[in-house]
Amino acid sequence: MTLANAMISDTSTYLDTLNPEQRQAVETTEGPLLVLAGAGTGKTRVLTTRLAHLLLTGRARAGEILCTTFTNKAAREMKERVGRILGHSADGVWLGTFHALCTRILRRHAELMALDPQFIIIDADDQTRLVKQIMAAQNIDDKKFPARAFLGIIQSWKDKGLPPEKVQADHNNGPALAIYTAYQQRLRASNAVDFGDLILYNLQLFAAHPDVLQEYSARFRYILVDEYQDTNIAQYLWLRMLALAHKNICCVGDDDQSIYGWRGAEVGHILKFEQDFPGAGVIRLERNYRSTEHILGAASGLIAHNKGRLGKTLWTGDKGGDKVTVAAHWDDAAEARYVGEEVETLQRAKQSLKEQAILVRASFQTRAFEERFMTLGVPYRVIGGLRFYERQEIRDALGYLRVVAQPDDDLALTRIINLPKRGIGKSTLDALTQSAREQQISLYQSIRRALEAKTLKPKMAETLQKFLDDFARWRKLLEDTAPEAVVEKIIEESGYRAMWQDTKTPDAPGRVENLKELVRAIGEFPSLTEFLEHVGLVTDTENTENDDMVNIMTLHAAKGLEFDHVFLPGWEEGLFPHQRALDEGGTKGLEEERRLAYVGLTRARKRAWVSYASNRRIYGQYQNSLPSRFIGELPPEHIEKPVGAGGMSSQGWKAAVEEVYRQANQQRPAAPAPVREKLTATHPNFPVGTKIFHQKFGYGKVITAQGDHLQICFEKAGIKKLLADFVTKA
DNA sequence: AACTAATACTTTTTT
DNA sequence: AGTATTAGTT
Repeated sequence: MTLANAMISDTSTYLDTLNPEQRQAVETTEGPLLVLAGAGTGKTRVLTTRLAHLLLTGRARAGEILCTTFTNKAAREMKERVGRILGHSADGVWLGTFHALCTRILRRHAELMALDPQFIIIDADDQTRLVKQIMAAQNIDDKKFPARAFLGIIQSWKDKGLPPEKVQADHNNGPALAIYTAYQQRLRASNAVDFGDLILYNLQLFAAHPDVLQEYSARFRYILVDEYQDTNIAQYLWLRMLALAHKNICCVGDDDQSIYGWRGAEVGHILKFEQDFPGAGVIRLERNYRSTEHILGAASGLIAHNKGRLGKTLWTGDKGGDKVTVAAHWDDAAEARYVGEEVETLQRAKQSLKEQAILVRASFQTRAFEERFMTLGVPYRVIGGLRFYERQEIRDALGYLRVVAQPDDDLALTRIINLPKRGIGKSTLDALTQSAREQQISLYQSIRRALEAKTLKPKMAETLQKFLDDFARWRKLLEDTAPEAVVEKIIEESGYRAMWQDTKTPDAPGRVENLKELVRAIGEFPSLTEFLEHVGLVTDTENTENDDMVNIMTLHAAKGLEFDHVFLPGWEEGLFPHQRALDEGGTKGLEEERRLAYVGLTRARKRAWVSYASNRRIYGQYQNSLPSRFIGELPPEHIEKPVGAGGMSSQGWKAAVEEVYRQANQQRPAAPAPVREKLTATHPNFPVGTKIFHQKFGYGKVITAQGDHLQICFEKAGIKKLLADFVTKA
């Protein structure tokens, strides 16, 4: 079929299936456009159709369209759907995650940013290790300031598009700025970048080289942005720069689904789109094609409690259906049993398992459900759990590959230099590191020089020489051998595989198996560098989507997905809304939690179950909890309470809890004694109000107690959570 | 240097 | 409760 034929035959059909608003969003191709797309209103459909439309009407060639998404999965899906409309694959379109697209640009112009184009992208684990190394070098006590805290600060600066030299030095930063500066230097020295750098360096590249910006800005005649509400400042600046020339930027998003504020996302961007892009059009998609009337009603009623929304009125033609179930349970195990029973009921009614999802607030909650499903023999998958490339053995093996590809990668080198044990211990490594610092060279080079200078003990010199020889040999081998075979050789000759084969722990065979899988995965790439690139950016390896299994995941991971049946457990104060979100984000934090609840409810097509437990095990200890305020915010006309759990309003929670106790005692005559004790929420030695003393924080008063976990208000240090073991009576 | 034993600390969410 | 890191010992 010729291209012309495809155009004519498809143009009429692909637009006809859209509703008027959707069609307008597709056909308004020129100028800035904001599409406010409520949950389930066909957002992805508009984006993909628009992209195809631009190509089919000849407004742009594939290489002239830029389309950003947040996840690799979304990018993959869009590519596939565009291809379906076109009738052939949408090759050539710059479609991908912000990070993938920024990587592509940065590699092209790496030299301008004083980077080698083969730079590697480090992950969270390497980031933390690097910060720790820097803190050690600067003699900063990592007990007082955890490395993660500094990393968080650095990340938030990067999210705002601030390189170290643009950060204002002030006393509140403490040593953070110095650490940031050193961190960036060390990354550069290793020819490495972190996730934040990908975007940050793009911004710096564009600022320092207007000709480069101009090249891209001129090239991308049309820009499409998915999930606009989740862009952080750096990403937003990047988009604005690229849209400078043509101003054909179409952003699709939903302010009610902004759930990444903690990661630097700014809902504000979507709220002030019309100011940022003068003359912008705004189109609202309000017809929901996903959920029933009750589900939509419950979700809308809930989100109406948020202030500062753009406001949309979602409606559906799908009247009736089941109300949202709200159930109370004695503890997390009972909640899991209940969900298990409901799943089995659905299973008996021939409902497929993959159309059911359990969406939790925090990842530790998945465990109770996994255990339950395992006993019931119900197939399930946990999405977003430990990922292949994050496993220890895989990261170790990758460490070897990275040093082969780039000897100056200090982070990788320190990871594997004594793995398996070669007798290169801490003192040797410290000495080598120090001389590397002094001479401003990489660790690899410092080993080389130490060997040349013959300053080492003969035994150590021999070990290190062999170590370098091995890498030189592998590097040479890579020139004329398939990467797969080289990697196999490395794992073998380094003794790394043997290390796990000789390990007697039950998980060891699995790790050996994973190494095999890694070798196989590398076989799918033409070169080692391309493989390492893939590893840096691709984090999901779930290829089991088609198997009929119940899905268990966090609410964040569920965004963009939909299921017939959705379970929303753990709606308890402190867990959801999460205490930390309240502590750190105040009202803003609460509203983001509420949006998260909204996202959860709107994932459901046919039915949604909300539940809470009166007792939940956290850190191995039972804690009693109150129903979430969000339960009280669900409009009564859209919910039903099957087990007579009583009122859910803040007024009625006491009755609810008592009712749960009564029921639980009927089912289980003797409630476990330790639970009863915990319910008193006080500590035998430190009742609430007790004055105490702590080594580091000084004097304070006990505010609350949960088992051994005390919350104490200190005179100087503020409110801290501590174990009772560390305090004494004042 | 390497192993064992004790102790701290976790658990919000992720490209 | 369980893991990860650290201190102490050989």
